[in-house]
Amino acid sequence: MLDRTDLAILDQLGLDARASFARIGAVVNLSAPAVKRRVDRLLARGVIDGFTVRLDPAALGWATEAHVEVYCTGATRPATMRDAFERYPEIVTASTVAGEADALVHVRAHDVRHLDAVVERIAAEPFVVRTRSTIVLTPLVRRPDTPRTTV
Amino acid sequence: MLDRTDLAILDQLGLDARASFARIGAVVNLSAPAVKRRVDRLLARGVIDGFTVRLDPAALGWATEAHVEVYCTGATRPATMRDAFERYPEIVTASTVAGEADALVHVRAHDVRHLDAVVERIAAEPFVVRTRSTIVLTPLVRRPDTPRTTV
DNA sequence: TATGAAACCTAGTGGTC
DNA sequence: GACCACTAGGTTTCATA
Repeated sequence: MLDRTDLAILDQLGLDARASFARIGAVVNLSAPAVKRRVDRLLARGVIDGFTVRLDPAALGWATEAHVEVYCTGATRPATMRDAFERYPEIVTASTVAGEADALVHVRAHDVRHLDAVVERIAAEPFVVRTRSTIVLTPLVRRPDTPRTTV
Repeated sequence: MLDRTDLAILDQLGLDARASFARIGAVVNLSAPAVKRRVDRLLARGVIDGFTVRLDPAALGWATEAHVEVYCTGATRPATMRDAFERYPEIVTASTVAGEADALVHVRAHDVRHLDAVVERIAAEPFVVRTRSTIVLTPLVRRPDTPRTTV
């Protein structure tokens, strides 16, 4: 499967996805072509989903953040929720959950007014019974979405 | 500040952070050096925080996910929470929130048993009164952490 | 099957207009 | 911001273990 060299490469790409294969190779004790081949393989296998930029939300005007618990009617299908949620550019992540609420949605907005408008639009979706919002005060920890796997 | 060309560049980097400046330039109608200068400027200004790899958590064995509301004693300082939460590799994000709970923590674990152990450790922190966990069933939407800003 | 060395080609980078 | 020139990095080929 994945050996510790693969994990070390993922670790380096996590720190800087634009690092040259030669520089990554220097860290993981491999030549540039060898690193490239492993990265290509990780891409082909879907372990690596792609390369992105890490942006500062505040610098781009997305200063307000909230988590919205969504309570849905009867047996709303996940596909119905996804189709609805995908239309909101303000929704960063959404998932169905076990517990009181049916879905949990992470929303980013420009300000509280904007956030309020988005939550109202969500609450007005046909399958939504009610919502419960939790506004974020201060971010404490912000890490890559997948924890580092140490071997 | 940021013009629509900058935003278009950020958009392209979001799709593929390893794309060549020339290819990005072809999309945003700019020469490669011009794109590089803008990216350098966005990095210097902190709008771009860095470049990372997007990984498939499941492929790396992080199949279980939960959101944990943390209720703290009296006036626990955010710094105290951060110091504690940062020691958990399983914690992806954490923030203080307004509402019933004091903090909201996003946890990734290998399986339910692992998740349970992590939540118990969090609950045992000296400043924690109680926790309330919401386990994720199915991810519906998963987008870049900062929404696209259309101008 | 995975690697390293070399060759070749493409991209990054700094200077100039 | 474009163009040019130079350097660095990506990518393929090939030989090897």
